[in-house]
Amino acid sequence: MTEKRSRPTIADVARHAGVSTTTVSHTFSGKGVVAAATRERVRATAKSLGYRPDVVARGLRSNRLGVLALVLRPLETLDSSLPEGVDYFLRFAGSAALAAMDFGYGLMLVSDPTREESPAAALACDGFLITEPVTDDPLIEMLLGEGVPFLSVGKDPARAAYDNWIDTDTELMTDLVLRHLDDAGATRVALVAGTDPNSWNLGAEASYRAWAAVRGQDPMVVHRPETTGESGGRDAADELFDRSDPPDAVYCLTGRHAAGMLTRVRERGFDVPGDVQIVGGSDSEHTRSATPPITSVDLQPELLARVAVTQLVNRLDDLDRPVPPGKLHGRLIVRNSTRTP
Amino acid sequence: MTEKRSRPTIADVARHAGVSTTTVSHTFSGKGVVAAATRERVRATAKSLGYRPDVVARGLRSNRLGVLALVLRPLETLDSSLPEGVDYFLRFAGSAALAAMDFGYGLMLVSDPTREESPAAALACDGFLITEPVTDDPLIEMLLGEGVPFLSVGKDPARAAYDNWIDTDTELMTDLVLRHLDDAGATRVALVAGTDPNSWNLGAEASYRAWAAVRGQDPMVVHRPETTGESGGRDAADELFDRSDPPDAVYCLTGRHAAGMLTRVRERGFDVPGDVQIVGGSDSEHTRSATPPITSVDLQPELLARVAVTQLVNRLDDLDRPVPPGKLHGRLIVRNSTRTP
DNA sequence: GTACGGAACCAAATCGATTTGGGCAAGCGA
DNA sequence: TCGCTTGCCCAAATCGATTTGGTTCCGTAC
Repeated sequence: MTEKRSRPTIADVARHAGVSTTTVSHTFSGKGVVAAATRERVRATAKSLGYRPDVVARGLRSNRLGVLALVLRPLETLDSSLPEGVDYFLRFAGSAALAAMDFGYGLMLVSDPTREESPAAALACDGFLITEPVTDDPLIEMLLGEGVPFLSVGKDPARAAYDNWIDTDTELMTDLVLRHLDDAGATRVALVAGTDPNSWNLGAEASYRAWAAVRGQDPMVVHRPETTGESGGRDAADELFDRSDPPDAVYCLTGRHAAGMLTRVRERGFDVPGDVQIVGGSDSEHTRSATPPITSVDLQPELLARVAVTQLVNRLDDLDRPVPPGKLHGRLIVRNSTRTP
Repeated sequence: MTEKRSRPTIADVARHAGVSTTTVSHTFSGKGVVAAATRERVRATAKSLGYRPDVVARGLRSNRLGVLALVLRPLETLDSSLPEGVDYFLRFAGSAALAAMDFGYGLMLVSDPTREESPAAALACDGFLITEPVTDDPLIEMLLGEGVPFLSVGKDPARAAYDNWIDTDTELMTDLVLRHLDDAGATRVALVAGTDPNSWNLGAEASYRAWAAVRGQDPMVVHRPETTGESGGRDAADELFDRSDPPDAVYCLTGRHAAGMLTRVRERGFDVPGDVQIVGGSDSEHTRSATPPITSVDLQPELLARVAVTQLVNRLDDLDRPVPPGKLHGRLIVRNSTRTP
């Protein structure tokens, strides 16, 4: 046999330290009873050999890999265009990766593993995080079926029988936005929603319609796919302002729609916020750096991600680590696209 | 023992199909010789039992997990603030995840695994992708030492002895930008760079200095940490325009610095592009939606990610799949912050 | 003197696949 | 008929850890 270039195994350490593999294992896991002197000797030889436990072998035995899967639903439509809410998802993914690391887990970005062409490794994860599941989400179906732990941020709108989801309280946020516009003097508010059938779009629209009904305003709802971005927003603007009874305020659920809306509305000669007020439902670069900057909802993806990861790993490890404090619903950031009451 | 809720194994399939585990394995891997009829029978029983091969067990034997690690260097400073070039990294990560999936791999987001507190799973990856390694990057040191396949996008500036990196040709891009400004009539060009010691910052600065030397202009270079974002750009503007000999053009390597620079320069009463021209080194939402929109370099993260993933998995699988065509250096997108010559 | 118990350690089974090294029977040429 | 190949299949070893079910060696109690 030629020089084997492989890493030392637990058996090598055991041999060099003159103990059994069991003792080496116990030394590192802290499970059995190992004399302090032996423990030290094992530690020392392990270090001198450059031994690192093989995660895969450990995973086989213990059935845990130390990896969380993150399914960013909207990422699956990403091709060479950007997914909606760029900010939101990177901030979520980045923060989730760091939070997972804090608990000794890795974070794997996966596309829907129910699809055939999905990599096999996607299924080897200990738990799943799903942002904005869609109606009758097949992944949730599968995870429930196989008993794999998961947590969804936002609820599968069609499913009643699960409770491991984080409520971002879309309804409350919608009310907050509508009340803000109301206070600022808007009388005819329109809604521009996306087309993904998730709780974000559906919940907001339901709240809006309820609010309009109470108020006696006939609802004005326009849908544009999330992927259309700014051009979708401009487009929606044309649809709304070609009407005989155009709105005097528009709530766009995505930041990019809001930005496109703003541009087009001003092109059509309206003053913002004088003639028309605009609010974005998901704060992003688009809303922050528009002229004027757009009032919008900061969904606090970092906080959401930390909470989600903490809850999930608590379930996995059967521990009760404290969840970061804070309200999980978004916060309204008032900017110049709406009038201060 | 109570009802075991575990998934069927290869042994279960073998038993039900009346064959050995070897045959089942061969059926799925296509390695041995299995009669068509037997293959079909095995396939059928496997499907009826809901069998799915266990990736971890497979990984133990074959020493391959089907997972790529992605180290986004700047992500490690992410706290509740955004990393520089939000667009760039999400577009890169998203595109890399999809490309990896196309080849049957998963993509794991990890922080530097050389750090002690890093999750063990971070090391279980088959190969590493590192964006913008820093000078004497410890991770590259470790990967070279352990013989783990990797690919870096941008080169570790201090390391001579490795060649598995993708050249984004920072020097060529810098020249292109400087030539563009030259053509547009700029006579005194300043550079605003970040502080991460990566090839992006170092290469651009070196090119800039060489160009200034040739041209006989004394170089004006200002550094601001990437994390300072727009306020760093405003800050840099003050430093540059408080000089007795202010520039008439500024090249900011990050989009956020460029956006802050633009705002501050205009606040100080200069016309852009009339008095001062501005170019951003990394196209992002900031540069696109500024007023006026900022001329900048599109680094084509989607293409870069696809190329990087393809090359890496080609090495891992010892195959020669075609790499997506296209120049890997960025493309200059001319907008209104510079004058058309 | 025997029994009991705990401390320290170990050999072997185990996790679920892949891979090695055959076995057996049919087919074929000499 | 013998030898050899080829097609099809299997038992057992293997990957590197964890875990089970011990054993051995004291020390103490009765």
